[in-house]
Amino acid sequence: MQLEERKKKVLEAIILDYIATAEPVGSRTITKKYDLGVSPATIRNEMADLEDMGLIEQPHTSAGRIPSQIGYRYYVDYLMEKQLVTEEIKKYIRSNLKDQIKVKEDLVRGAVRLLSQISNYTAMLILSAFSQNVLTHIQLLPVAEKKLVLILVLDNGHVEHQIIDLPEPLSDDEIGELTDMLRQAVCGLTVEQWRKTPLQSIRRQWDGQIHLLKEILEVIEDTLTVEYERKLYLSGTLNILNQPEFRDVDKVKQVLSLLEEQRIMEDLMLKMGSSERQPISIKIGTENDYENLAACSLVTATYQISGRVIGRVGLLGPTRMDYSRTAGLLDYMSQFLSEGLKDK
Amino acid sequence: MQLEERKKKVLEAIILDYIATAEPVGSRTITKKYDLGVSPATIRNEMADLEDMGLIEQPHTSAGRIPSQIGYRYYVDYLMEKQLVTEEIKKYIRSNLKDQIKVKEDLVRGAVRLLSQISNYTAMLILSAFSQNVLTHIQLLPVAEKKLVLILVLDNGHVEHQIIDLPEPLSDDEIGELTDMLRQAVCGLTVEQWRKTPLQSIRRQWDGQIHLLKEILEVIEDTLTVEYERKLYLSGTLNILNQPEFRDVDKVKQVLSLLEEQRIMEDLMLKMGSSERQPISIKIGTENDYENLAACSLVTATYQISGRVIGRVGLLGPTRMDYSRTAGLLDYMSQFLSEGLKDK
DNA sequence: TTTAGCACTCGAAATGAGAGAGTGCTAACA
DNA sequence: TGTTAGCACTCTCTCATTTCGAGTGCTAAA
Repeated sequence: MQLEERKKKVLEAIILDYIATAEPVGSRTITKKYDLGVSPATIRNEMADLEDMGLIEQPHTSAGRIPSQIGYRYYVDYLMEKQLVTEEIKKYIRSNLKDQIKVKEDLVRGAVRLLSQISNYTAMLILSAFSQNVLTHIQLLPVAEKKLVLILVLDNGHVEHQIIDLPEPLSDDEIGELTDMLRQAVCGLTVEQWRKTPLQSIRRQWDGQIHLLKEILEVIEDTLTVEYERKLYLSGTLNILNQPEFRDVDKVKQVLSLLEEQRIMEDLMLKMGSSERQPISIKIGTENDYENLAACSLVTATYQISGRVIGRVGLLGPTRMDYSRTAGLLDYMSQFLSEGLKDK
Repeated sequence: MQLEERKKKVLEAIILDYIATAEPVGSRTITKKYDLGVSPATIRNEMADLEDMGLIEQPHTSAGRIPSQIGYRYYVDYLMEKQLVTEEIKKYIRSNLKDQIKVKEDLVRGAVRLLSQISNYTAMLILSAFSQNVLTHIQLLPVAEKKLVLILVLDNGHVEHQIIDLPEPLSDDEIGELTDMLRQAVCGLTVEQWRKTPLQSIRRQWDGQIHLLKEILEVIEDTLTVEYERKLYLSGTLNILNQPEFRDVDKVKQVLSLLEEQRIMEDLMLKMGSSERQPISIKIGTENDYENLAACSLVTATYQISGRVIGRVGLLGPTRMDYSRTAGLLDYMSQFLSEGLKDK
């Protein structure tokens, strides 16, 4: 969509003002606050045109204009520039995360918390599924007479444990043997691979020779398949309550009930496709496939280790959110995370 | 406080009706719905008395009465009987939890979820601190060149792991030696004990002899002291949005922002003292020390294994909550949990 | 002690009058 | 031809007023 220069200016003025005030913007406001060098009447003409094009709309006849979803989209695609993070905020982030940089999980948690705090939106972060990660270590550890702990370690440093309750005790030899078999069967495989070809081979080969084999393998298989999904972190879910467009409990409920559902949030984040060159991705209103989010927008950025995308951070706010500032903030945070996780 | 029989009946009628409708109750309503055999005028006289005693109050002159906090307290202490759970609900609970009974964590999670679902209030569960539990197993496991996993197992079956990043590799021998030392130092101690006398002895005895000892011990000490706090589970935090007294976003925010704070919720649950004979405990409105909960009540029940309290489940609702039904439900669930966790 | 009757109170909902913000259109102007 | 001033018009928001009804407290009689 090609727009004359002045129309762009008017559209931008409307969007910026609406983002700042949450009130419909009238022609007089624009002439007063944004110096376009023309009278309100002229602005009105431009606004009528913009409305015809679907970029802005009127809540009712005698109100000012508000941006439409298409208007935001145009703004985001053609007008907006990422607002760089101030030195002050960079410092704030660094000083708040410097203690947590040691542990991957803490760093991630802290980053999400900070994002929600700085932006006053809802922050989220998803770690990519581990399906391409390789299992480097597997071990069974007896910890009580009838209790084992299964420990799994991935090449990205992620560790998982699972308790196995035995119906009867196993000898140390049996446990050792079992561990060896498991190592041979799955170490070096990616998560995806071991899911496809589970432990049938072990089962066939050793059935009857090892006590309780069947029961134990079942638990292990469950662990291998169920665990290692993506991990999602959320923070600031209640920030939405501060937005004037969510003064209504029913609207709040719509959004918060979605946020509670891990599954949906994962889906949401995964659908935010983006190329490597352009890590920032923005979905406005109904572009997010979920009806309940029609009044919300989601801005996300990927972060990576040596070129490979390993996660995505995002901020969810009202469609009226400050896209420019948000994009800048996420941009910085994604760099920070890429950097901080490099040698983890 | 001694009350004549009829006053009790009137108070109970007001409370039951208000719990059901959330509307102030008038004298006519009582004569119509609750058969006390007297006219509205008589009820009005009784109500005036009850109001003088502080058990009920009037939102404004021409409205009916609503129970005061003192009124609820009187009801809970002297009038209410626990409403036993229906066979139907018992069946529902059993069938929903039977698959999860294998794993302690799943059982607990499932129980909380079910409670919130059945009651439409916010459910919570806290596991007692592990301070009296004994450490039965501790082990260091090399999983990569410069990475160890520390595994801790308590006598209640709880397992915890923590990743240790080493600045330089350690040999298997060194790791084995270290594990042995740790075992000698802390196995058999309760969590409380090992916190008080940390690893000074090891440090003094072995410093210099083992590579990197100081760094590793630091991480281990951190883990030992920081982890093993109480665990809190929450479910149905948004149920409050369904309550008519929380149609207002600001009120919702007050409560939800508290629920977000793990610390406060733990404190809340821990302050619900109760004797063994009477596991159910009820705090109404401002009895819960937190201003933000002035419009809420909390009902909890302890559950135990062989007489020892190991956790507490609770439901948080508006002060207008159905105490009788809630108490019954929690009673059943606490029994169910005590039973289900017996041999874990 | 209980009840019928009645005046009274108060909040909630309905109604209506302005005020104000903002528009669209028209005609004049550069 | 694009811009602007002027003006009538529209619509919401606010505030005051009215009405309605639920529910009370009091009084006097049963």
